[in-house]
Amino acid sequence: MLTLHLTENSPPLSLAADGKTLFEHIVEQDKSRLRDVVAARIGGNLVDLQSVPADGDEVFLVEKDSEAGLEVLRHSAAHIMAEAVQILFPDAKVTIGPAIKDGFYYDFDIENPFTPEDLRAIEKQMKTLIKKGRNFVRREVGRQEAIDLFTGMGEEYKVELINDLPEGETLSLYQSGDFVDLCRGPHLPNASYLKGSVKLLSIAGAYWRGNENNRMLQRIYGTAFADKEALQQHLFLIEEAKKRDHRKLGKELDLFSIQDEAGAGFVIWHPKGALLRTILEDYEKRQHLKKGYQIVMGPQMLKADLWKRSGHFENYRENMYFTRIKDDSADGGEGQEYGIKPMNCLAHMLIYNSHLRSYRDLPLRYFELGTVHRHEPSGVLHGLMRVRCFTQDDAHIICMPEQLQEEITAILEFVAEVMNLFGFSYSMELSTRPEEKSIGSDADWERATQALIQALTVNQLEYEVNAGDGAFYGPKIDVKLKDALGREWQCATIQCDFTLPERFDLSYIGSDGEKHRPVMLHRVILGSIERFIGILIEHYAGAFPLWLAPEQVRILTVTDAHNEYGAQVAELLRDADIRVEADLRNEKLGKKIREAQLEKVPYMLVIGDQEVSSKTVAPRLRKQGETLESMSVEHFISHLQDELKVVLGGSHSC
RNA sequence: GCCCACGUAGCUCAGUGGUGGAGCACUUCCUUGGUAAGGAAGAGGUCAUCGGUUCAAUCCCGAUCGUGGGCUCCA
Repeated sequence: MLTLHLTENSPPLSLAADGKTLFEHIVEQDKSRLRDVVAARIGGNLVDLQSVPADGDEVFLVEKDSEAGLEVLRHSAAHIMAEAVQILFPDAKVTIGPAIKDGFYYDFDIENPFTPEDLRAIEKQMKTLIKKGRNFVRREVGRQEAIDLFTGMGEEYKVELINDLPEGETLSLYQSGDFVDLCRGPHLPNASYLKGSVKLLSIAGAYWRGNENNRMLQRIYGTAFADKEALQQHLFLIEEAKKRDHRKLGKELDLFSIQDEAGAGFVIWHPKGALLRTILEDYEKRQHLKKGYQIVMGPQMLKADLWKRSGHFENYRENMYFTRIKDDSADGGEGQEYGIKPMNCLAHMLIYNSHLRSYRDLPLRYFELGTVHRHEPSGVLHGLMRVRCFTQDDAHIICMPEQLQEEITAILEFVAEVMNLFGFSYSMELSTRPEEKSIGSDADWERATQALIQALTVNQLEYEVNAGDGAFYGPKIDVKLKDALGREWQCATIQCDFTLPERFDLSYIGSDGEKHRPVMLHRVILGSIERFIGILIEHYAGAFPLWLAPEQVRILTVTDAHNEYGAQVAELLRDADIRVEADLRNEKLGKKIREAQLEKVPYMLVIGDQEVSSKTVAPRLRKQGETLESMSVEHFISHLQDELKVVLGGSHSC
């Protein structure tokens, strides 16, 4: 007997294990389920509907719009794509083609890279294959048989894969039409499940097995969804993301530029962008002071010897900028070598060491908006998200080991507060010791990791573990935030460090009168100000909330007869610390509104004859062209202050 | 760093082996207009940089710089 759960909630059915496939069982029980079911789960393993359940199996069905179901759908789509490519490009050698988050890809070794026209032709060919509705047929084979098969087909990458698989592993082949692939499965019963819901997206180069020493393959990305509507929704989100691209909006809103002649990866902040950044930084400074941090500042570069002592020279040199100026000093004119800081921790430790510290002084929390330079490979640079010079909202907390958990807890609360202000949801990840390139003893790593786990546990926070993804000096907690389009970004990070205090001989005198070694936490909340602003631009689609908007109010006069009063109003608002600009140009009101609207200014104040004579302003909101009743300037100012108070809670203005 | 594509006016983009275009923006003039673009004229370019092929290169070729999409979510 076997147990079949036909739906999630229906009572399980007991069926005879009579050699029928799952597909046949479902047909017998409820044919209509075949519309939505693409695979099954037996004892934690995903299997095809073609498989024959054994006596005692408990079978759960996998629906096509579930996570596992989509994976099956996409993996099958990858196979169909590979078949289409082999029909159109018989010389193409297949490699691997997995399902990924939001889609799938397949890598091919082919003489000439694919063109966008090729992509369309491949998609068309796929549609033909899907229409034909071929079945996916599974066959298990011995190792030698598989090697002979793929060698015969000239598919050397598959042969390499087989040779790398552990001895004794069952090898399975899937055939759809004339296309045979080495594949673990499972797959759809039939390609027709993909009708109308597959789309090829892009072509890219990718290394065989991700290793840059290997041959560059041609990758095709595509996506597939449970139905046409879900696909359309996904394509809409891609379009929406394009519209919000911070590089596009950054230019349109005149926030920043990155220019060839200045250097790749170096952001130049224009007045509005610099103001936006200042607002963010001011907010951070206030919050840190409130939470018992002390603001400090270190120099942009320090002697190279200090970087050797910290381990950065050893572990991070290839990303660091160095400088040496020849002079006539005692060292023979070679000049002192300096390293431009890629991290801010060194100066903070020098501050700590500038005094003898008592346990009564701890914890010490040093905060710095620290600008760092890191030479990232040219290929990874991307707008504000990945740059070579950026400013971190960086802090180093030096404390006693027994204070560690309390400090981490406070940081996690800080993160929650800030994420909440911007409307981001977020999740946690714990990263442990890297396999290569790390410093410190096993015991230190273990202690640090445990402290982080404890703080997460005490706060009842869920987290995922990224084994081996820690920094070279310690384990860390990363916070991934989710923006308005559901995309994830890594910003805040809390890194535990038992190593640098050792290297720099940090100490404090304990209550016992003896010297002890403190612990250090490195942490950021926003991460990089540059990247965070990039995320904010996309999150808000450039329409910043009032407290962040570089220009909060724009005054629009109807004719130049109203300019004098308009300028007076601007002065009054400016006196109330409101960021205001006046558009006094000789242009029609419609044009002034259009431009203010496109520049996403939160409030527009229209000023014409009525306002001049009654000493009022007529506010128009950025949102859907809404307007407010005409009101006095004083009334308008308190209206803005109320709105700011709701968000920021305090009585200050920004 | 590597693969592919791209680099033309401040911006968005056409275009050609033989004296480079449009729209917006800019300047001047006209216009004084109440909730998303008023009109006219003008100015604006070493066609990314350097080299090669050619009688002739913005266009073809190479290099460099830069930008964009990617570069183990593992049969």
